[in-house]
Amino acid sequence: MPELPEVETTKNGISPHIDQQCISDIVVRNHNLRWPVLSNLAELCIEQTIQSVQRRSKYLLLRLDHGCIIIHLGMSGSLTITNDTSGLKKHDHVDICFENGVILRYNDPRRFGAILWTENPEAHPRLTTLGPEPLGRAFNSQHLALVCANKTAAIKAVIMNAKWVVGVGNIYANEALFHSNIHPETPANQLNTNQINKLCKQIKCVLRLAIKAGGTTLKDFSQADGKPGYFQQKLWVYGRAGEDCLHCQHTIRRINQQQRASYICPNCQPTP
DNA sequence: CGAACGACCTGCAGGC
DNA sequence: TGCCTGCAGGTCGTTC
Repeated sequence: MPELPEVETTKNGISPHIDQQCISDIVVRNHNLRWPVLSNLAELCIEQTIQSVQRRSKYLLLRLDHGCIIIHLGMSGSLTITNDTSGLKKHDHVDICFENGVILRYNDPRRFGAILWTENPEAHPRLTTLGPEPLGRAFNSQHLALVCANKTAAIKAVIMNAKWVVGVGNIYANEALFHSNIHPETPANQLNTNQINKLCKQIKCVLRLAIKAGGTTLKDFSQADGKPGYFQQKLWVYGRAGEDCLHCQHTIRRINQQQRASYICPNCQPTP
């Protein structure tokens, strides 16, 4: 599920419930996530207060008095706020319990996600290699131009590589490239300045709109099945193979790239 | 260093 | 109904 907008939505949904709250217990029912959940995680965190809830890339950072819990939702993870200790569902792997009765519950069918603990997130290997936030000032057309220069790889692979810019997943890579009239297989170093500028702008635009759309589901967040959805979000190409381009009425095509689906309008995004 | 690809895991839709 | 195949929003580690 989660691309950057959903992680941001999740952060905004859980933060009011757990910020400044003291952890009373952590229950791990399945340690076997992408990396094993520390067996002493509870010991490390009990009696500590959440000082802040932050997002970096698609990672959520729960900063404690000492140390930090790092959560990644992988492909299928989700966090919900509950106070129901009995109504467990399949794949409810971890509960972070607070003194006020609130439970932050981690569910992840595919277990591609992770719950890590670190003394110092600024030095954590998962975080130190990350590129700039797409919505921040450090991600601009100058940066993107520099990144693309000398790269023969497909532009879609480049913008999905967290080393160069974080948080752009398959959906929004496709959408941003469509709105920029760039074919996803175009070698990065073949893009001209106008295309770079446009792509940079569209990445920001598409992500901002999606966060806005995710935000509309926030009020339901604390309910049991309060999964943020994309129903407010208009997708122009992703998942629309065989349908008409909303811009020019040509038929959207699906191609495979890096063993993942790319969707293009052959008219709006000419082959390189 | 960059680029390509397999790996991790479950659930679901579609075909037979 | 069941079995099989292919596909899914991420990203790490290995290899060339």
